[in-house]
Amino acid sequence: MHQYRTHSCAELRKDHVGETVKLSGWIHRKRDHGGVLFIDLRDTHGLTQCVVDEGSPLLAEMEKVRAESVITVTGAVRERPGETQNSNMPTGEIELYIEAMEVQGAADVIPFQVAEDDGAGEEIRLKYRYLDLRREKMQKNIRLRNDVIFEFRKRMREKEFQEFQTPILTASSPEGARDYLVPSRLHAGKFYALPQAPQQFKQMLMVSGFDKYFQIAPCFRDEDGRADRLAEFYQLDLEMSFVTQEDVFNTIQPVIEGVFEQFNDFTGTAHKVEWHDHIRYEDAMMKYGSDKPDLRNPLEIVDVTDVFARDDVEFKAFKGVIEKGGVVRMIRAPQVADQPRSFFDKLNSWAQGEGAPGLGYVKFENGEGAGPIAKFIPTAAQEELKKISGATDGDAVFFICNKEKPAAKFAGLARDAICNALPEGHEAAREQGVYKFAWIIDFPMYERDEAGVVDFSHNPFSMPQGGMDDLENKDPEKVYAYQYDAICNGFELCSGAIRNHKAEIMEKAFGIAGYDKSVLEAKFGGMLNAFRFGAPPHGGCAFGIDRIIMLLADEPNLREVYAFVMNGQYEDQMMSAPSDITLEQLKDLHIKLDLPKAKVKAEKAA
RNA sequence: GCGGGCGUAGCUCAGCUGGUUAGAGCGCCGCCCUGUCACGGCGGAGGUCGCGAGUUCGAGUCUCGUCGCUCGCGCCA
Repeated sequence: MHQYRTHSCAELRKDHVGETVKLSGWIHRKRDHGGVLFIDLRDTHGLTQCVVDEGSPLLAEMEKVRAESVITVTGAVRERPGETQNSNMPTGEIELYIEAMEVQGAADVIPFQVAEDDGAGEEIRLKYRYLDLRREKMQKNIRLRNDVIFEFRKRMREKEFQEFQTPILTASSPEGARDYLVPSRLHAGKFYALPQAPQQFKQMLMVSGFDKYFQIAPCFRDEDGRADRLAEFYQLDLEMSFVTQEDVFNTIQPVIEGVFEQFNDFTGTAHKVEWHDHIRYEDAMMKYGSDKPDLRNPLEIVDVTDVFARDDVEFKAFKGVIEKGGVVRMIRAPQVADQPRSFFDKLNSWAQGEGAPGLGYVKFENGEGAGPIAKFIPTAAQEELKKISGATDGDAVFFICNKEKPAAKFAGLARDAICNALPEGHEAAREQGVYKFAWIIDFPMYERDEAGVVDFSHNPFSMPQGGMDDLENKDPEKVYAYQYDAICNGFELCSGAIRNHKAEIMEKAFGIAGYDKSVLEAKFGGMLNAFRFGAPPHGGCAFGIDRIIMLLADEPNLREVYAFVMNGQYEDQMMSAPSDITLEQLKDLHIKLDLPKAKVKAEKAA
């Protein structure tokens, strides 16, 4: 007989009755009846009830072994007596009568419960992550992660993509997020950077002629975290040669759709998978106030600046902003006029909490407008508002007034706040049980800041639509890029582009953003050179794998879908990272610390 | 860097307008219990109320500061 086990803890059935078997696992629960003791033994596959019967010499010993200890038990499989069979357990027909037991790893008293969800906080769960990971929910989430990544690999290979590994120690890049830096011992004063994405490498693989690249790529960005953003994360990264934007969509969309369909009911609730038509970036900002709109929210934003600019409208608060170049945006909420006053008051205080003066509204009731600001808007103007938004009796419209960018953004927040405030079952409540995808396309290549300075608005390596001609002849703000995101339920799941593979267009593109040719050569010389030796047109994208799993598992943050993960401050309390290092290590690296004063004080005090 | 929320037993939390010995459930320890499967019963241990000042006769409770966690803003393809 095997030293540790003959079966898993989920395996034994009636057929095994009479066999002598061996199981190993963790003590999930103990039920001690004095004369008889039940132990639920757990491994990653399931649970089996084991029994120490009356008079067994093992009884006293078993009573002492704590929950979560690892033990090996040997004994006969018996059918449970009639009434005691448990139909809720796959192994509930049988039990193992323990004849021999060995403790493989005794457990101290555990800091929180593994066998049940006792609501233990994140801090302690992360500190004892190995215990947390034993819990059923985490075992399931990690298995889902494993399955999703396996499926991606399988489906990408079926599409003839080759999987690559690219360097982790690479060069710092001047664009985008802060880099994690690694000092070089061999080159005093120089640093490697961890990749924010394998961007340049995958493009150079296209120049190398590999045609279709993919990687489950680790990425690192030293920016403050969010629930859906961590210092290190994984992307399904891909790149293809000789493709248009639509080719990229048509290649990857079935992969993503297939995986979402395959795991749509992971939570126990079935979800449909739907793709919305492509949305132009500017339309997304106008209609939804976001470049990653949640399309389950049916509310839409319209521009009503012209109505409030009319001479017969006397709402001075808005007029003043319009005169300074501002805009008025409006959201129609259908059939909410009968909501209690508190519905509108709560939205108003929400807006104030976000730093806005408030959230003005007009209710259309009994053929006329009502509400605090309705009296400033004459009937003719109200009719115009109705016409623009399609509002009818019983609807309400909410207003946002500010300069264009903040107005669009705040309208987007208000759109979600209004939807969230609607009672369950309301016709405009957020749709449930569906993954609503869309490609956001036609991102602007450049943007101007308040001072009029032009800079890249997104990815500087994207091909400008219209190529050199647009760069030379159009206002930079009117140049669009072959740049796209895929969004789902309010998350940006993917970002990508058809790349700029022509050195001369790249020089021009960077020049417009104020980057001198010498800077370009210094920072991207490697890739620029590559483009001078025969570069194919190419493009691709990268999907955030962790966000995908978070959506499938319906988890509120990314930490629930990683085995090992840092906290919100990017510290790992289990491994004590980041940590102090020795003076010798610093010397090796030619580094002297120059810590901020407050920090020194705090550390001395500790 | 900024703002909101939280911080009381190992874990999760209650603790009112400030008032005498700070509670509950789970866990832990001891005793009892032959069929449970969230077993049950009896008893017990366990607290720097995050930390530091202040107000007060008196602070878990009020004020200020500070630290930690978390959500968001900034930042971030």
